[in-house]
Amino acid sequence: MSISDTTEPSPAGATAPDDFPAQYDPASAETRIYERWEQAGAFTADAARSSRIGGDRDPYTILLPPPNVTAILHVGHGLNATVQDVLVRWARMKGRETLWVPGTDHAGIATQNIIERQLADEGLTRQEIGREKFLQRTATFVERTGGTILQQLRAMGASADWSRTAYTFSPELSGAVREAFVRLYDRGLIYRGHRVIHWCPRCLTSLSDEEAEPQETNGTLYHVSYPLQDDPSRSITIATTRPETMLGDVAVAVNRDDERYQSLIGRNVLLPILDLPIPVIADEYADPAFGTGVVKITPAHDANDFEVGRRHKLDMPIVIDQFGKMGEGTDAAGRVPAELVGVDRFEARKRIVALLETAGRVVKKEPHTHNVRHCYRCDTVVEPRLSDQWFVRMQPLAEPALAGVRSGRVRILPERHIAVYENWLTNIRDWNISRQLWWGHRVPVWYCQNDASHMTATVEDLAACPQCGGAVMQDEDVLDTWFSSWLWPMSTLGWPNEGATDLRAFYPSDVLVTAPEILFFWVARMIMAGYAFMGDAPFHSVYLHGTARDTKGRKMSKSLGNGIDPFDVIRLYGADALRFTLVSGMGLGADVFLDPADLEKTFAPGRNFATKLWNIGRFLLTNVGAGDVRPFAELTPAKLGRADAWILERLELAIRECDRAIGPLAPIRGVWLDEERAAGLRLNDLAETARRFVWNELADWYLEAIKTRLLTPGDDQQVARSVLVHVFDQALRLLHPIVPFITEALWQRLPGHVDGTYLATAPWPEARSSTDAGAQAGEFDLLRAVVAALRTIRSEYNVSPSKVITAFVVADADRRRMLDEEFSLVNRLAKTALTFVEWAPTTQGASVILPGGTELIVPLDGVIDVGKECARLRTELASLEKQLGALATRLGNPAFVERAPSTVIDAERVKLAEWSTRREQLAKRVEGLCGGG
RNA sequence: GGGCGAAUAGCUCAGUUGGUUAGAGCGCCUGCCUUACACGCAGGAUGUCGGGGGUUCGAGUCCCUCUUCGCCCACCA
Repeated sequence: MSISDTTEPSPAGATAPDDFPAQYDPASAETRIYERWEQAGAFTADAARSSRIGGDRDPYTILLPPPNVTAILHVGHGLNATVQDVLVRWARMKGRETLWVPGTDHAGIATQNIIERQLADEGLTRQEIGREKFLQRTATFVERTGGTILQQLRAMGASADWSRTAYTFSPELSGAVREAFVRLYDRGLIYRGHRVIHWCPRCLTSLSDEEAEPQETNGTLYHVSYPLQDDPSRSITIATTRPETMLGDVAVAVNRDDERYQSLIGRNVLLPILDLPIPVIADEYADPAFGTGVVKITPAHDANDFEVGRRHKLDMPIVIDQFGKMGEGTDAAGRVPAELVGVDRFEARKRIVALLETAGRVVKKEPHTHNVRHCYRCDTVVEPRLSDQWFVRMQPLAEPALAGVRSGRVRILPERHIAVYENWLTNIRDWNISRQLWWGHRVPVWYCQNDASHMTATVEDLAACPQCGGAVMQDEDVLDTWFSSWLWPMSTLGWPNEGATDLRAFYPSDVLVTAPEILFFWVARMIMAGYAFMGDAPFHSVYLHGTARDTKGRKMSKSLGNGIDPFDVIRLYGADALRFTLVSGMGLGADVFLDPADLEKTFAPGRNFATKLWNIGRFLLTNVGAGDVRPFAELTPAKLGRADAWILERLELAIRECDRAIGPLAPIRGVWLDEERAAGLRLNDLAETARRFVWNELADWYLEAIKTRLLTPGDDQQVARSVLVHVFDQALRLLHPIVPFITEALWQRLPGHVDGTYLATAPWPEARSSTDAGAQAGEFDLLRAVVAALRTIRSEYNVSPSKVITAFVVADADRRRMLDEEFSLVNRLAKTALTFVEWAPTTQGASVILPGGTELIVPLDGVIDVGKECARLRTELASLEKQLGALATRLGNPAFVERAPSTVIDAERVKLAEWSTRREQLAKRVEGLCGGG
């Protein structure tokens, strides 16, 4: 690390007010801090240090799910990136050689659509400008405006290794795509198939099953009668939601077991409008229970009908063209009446229904809800269409992917998604990977012009047919964009070059963080590719996070206009506030609810906490200043005060809790054991634990407790300063993955900070194996209880804050001695004047029984309402007795004593003793104050 | 139609293998500008843990059932 930073004032001398403004300004501070991290190379991974190739550190790798190259940052991206950044920063602090690979996806359809819209605005189409110009234009567009989102991720604090930024359409990754295609082709796992696929008549391309999204639609089920050819007086009635496809009917099917129609099998009916004879066939596909039990068969425009058509070797006439307009395609001569040619399919539906009605063939129309598939990119209703496409045979690829999850090599969190994953893989269908687009990786297959049977798939461009030397032409289609994405964990690291340093150093990676929506699109396929090409899963954990939603539970989206622009939040409150709010509001796999109408309220938790942190820093700096601080390691336990011991104990607990929340970096034995499979990745727990420690323990108690010590010169002052700096330093480390900017800003200003070192690369706190300060820490807990009790009394009896109250404490000798030593602290925190006595005075007063049998009595002559105090004490006594009764019953139950674990029983016994003492004291108090009645 | 999940404070949610008197944030109420912080401090109220049944010494936690909401998959024309 070499940084020459002259603009930042040296952290020594950090007390100057302009260096530590009263109000933290995230907007300016964050940019500056990020630049320094980058200059210092804090996020750049060094492959040579990976233990997999002989280095001294275990690697930790995360691949950023590549956003579309044209995307701009929204909250969903922010949420996704934040989770990854928390993990990556944590791993880095844990001493791993950490690599977070960023990059973008060329996003075939999505990007092509943008350019086509641009062209449309200019009155052009892609066909008019031609393939080459179109590609050029798209590439230029992507170069100029693409990748903005990566820049935006920096503002979120994303600590990715930008030197390794990848792009799915780069020359390197294109090579990987070809290699993968050819290998699968050679293994017989890629084939060209003639079948009905989902076709988008607007994008003019085929779509995979996953890309054609079903939407519930209210349609009409038309019952249409087809007369028998040999007896026009009789007819058979079919039911259909898409009458326009009847022009392509080649049969009607009934179920063999359906007694209503058995006599008709083998006879012909006349297709209305066209008066074309078509056979009645028997096929299991016809469900006697649905509609009329008769299905019209249109093999070219329905996937099921296609299967039926294949089984019965029927013609497959195409009557709808690629634009979704009626027209005669293959096998369809004479099937589309002249007046319907060129008519849009939905208009044609109306006209055909009208024609049928005129002919008296419509028997019934009934409303019908069913799922209609829509293009996931442009929302156009998808048209099933017969065509030639490339497919990947998925079943052989799915098996290892299934086994990988079942064996524990890969875990999926939250675990409920495993069932969904397994279900999809076990019923997997072949993947249509060809798209009739221009923007994408061209299918690396060449056809010989001499002999149609000569077809070559190859990584290198082909000049002539290897079989006969004839001229060749490359396939016109491009590959599904996910065909490059599924290689992402390998291709970004150098695959197919198996000797690539990064590949050997960092593959397999560790955690994949994404939304459940793309579990099939992407995650499952990456696992398949990992096994197919590298022989191992690409990561050991899949973390599926929730969705950003508005207060009504609707997914945030541009079209609904209910989104939040992360930059609005960053500008107003800082990236830390955004990150903290997102992380703390997000249980494992749970959705995050945000109110776009009230950013202030929504992000208050993050903003407030950042401010709190800043103010703790200010307090520390103004009190400790720039002077020397005794190294914490030199402090002996004997020097520590009660508050010191207490906060150090709380720190230990916080570290352990944080470790448990975020969990193991990787499975200890390579595969996840049942008991550790669900461990960790509770980022909200991490946030809550760290917040609680800093705010409710460090700030609320420790800081308040040591104020006097910090102002009183001497040895004890040095101890307090040292502990304070140490504890705050550790707290900043725990918080850094979540709120990296402000913690770095504060850490840089800590006394003793070494120039050129960064919190981002500082070691993660380690829990000590044992704490020996238990007794002292316990004493501080009693002090806290005394203070809290006094505050409660003051508040309940409305004693003015300015009025100093007097209190008596009844306690055993040890506790009295301890309280005597600390009376100034208690008096300061609770604004009281304590006196310590062995027995309660007879004065009337408010009373509180504390743990350990210590009793606190506050005589408040003229203030206290005896009746009210009696009522309060009686209520407390009654409640205590009830609990005590339950406890005694439980402990008196032989079955409980016999079966419950001894730790539980011991704890219950201690509690019983404690409560009994309190009950006695309480009863005595009630008697003293309220008399016998 | 099949599969999966959820139901806990006014709201959004924690609650890890059953085991102290069920928690947090926000909101709400009361009092405080106490020289780090009003983006704050102190105190407080609020839950038959969706209904019913069961297993157990013990159930928010496990089982069954009902109700209500989600999500995923599926060719019902």
